Amino acid sequence: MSLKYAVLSALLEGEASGYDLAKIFDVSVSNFWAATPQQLYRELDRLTADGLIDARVVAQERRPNKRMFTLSVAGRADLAAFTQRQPKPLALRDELMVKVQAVDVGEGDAVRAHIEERMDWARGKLARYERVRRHLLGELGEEDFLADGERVGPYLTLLRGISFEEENLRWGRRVLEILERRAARAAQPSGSGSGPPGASGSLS
Amino acid sequence: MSLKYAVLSALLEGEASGYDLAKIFDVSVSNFWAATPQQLYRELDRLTADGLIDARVVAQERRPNKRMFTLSVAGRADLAAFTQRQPKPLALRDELMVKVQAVDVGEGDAVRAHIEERMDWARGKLARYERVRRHLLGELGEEDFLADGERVGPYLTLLRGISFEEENLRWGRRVLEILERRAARAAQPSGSGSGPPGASGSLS
DNA sequence: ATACTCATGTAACAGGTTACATGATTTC
DNA sequence: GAAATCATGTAACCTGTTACATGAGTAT
Repeated sequence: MSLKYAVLSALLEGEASGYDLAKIFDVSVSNFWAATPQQLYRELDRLTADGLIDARVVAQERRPNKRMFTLSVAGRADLAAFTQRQPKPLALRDELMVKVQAVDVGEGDAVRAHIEERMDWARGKLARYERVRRHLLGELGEEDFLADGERVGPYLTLLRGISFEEENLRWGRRVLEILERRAARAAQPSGSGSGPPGASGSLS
Repeated sequence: MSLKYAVLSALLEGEASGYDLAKIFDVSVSNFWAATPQQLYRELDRLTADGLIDARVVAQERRPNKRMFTLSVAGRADLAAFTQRQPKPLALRDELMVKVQAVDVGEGDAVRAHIEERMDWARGKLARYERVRRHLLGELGEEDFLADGERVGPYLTLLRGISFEEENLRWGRRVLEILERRAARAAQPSGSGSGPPGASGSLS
């Protein structure tokens, strides 16, 4: 129900094709609303049918035709009304966390590798976010932009995306440290204690 | 596809009814995998049919019968194998962020109220997480638990949940500050500057 | 040569959401 | 007396995912 509004709010940035939106969703909106290109094309058809966006076909010379979409007046009003309604609680689906939850009966080495990949991903996202941030700010310093800018919404959600990925990195560092210590212990269980059972990845 | 494993990993904690799982998902697993009771009942039927969990019916005196579920040997092996596979990238769906993205054309007052609600929610989650944390630690200090505990997985995911909600609060405080300053400016646009247009919620 | 980008689309299926239903028990 | 808890279930609908298809142009 509110992929709809994610699309409308993305179109606040200006006219875009389905393909453009797919990229926008990939680099910035995905930060709070994930969607595949297929979902977007389906949604754009619906929004056009409902008159919330206007479509025009642009013929291109050496490329397939494309449809460019803009927010209609009705779409803008619908979006404004949406901001008033009570938001649904956020839904998070993170398979990595399911694997971490089960790390004690699973393959410790594999889970650690997954965490490292997640951290690489986070670093990549942060680099792209930083570029988006500079682009949004333009020539202004953050304080001026936030005080006087016309559209701060995208910047505020970007801030959340940045802190989310930073937190991923911090968490990942801590967890790797913990799991590595346990794996090392399990490899050579010297002396005392009830060492971590199964922490190195044995299946039974 | 991996609500399945979220359920299996929740059952690592021990036998539970569908109703129990609904509560567990509500208080801790929802932190990385949201699911409604209906999804859980459907999934439990499937997992039972596939032999990944064992069900037994417990007759109760003054309450409806309940089915209690436990991980089967096959289920545990499947879960272990799952930890090795490449996780899908996380998907986040946060309606509040869509509203924040559109705050500049929407109702500023309403959006600020939504952010405050989110912050209250975060405070509630943190209080519950803190209770879960103490429960997991038992008598041990964090360092001892992490070094020697048998099952650290749930603790590690809990840490992520805690930092997520703390980050929600920090972000909320910052954003409210920014939006309030803009709303105040728009209310009495004294002197210079290109004050924030529409920041107080006018529809045009 | 090969792969990637641009640009869209269909179809089938799996998964998630909402509404409704039942019915006794316990707590406020 | 009303509301919440325990404990499940059906059905309909909406969303999300995956696989596949097309076809020219550009970059390596």
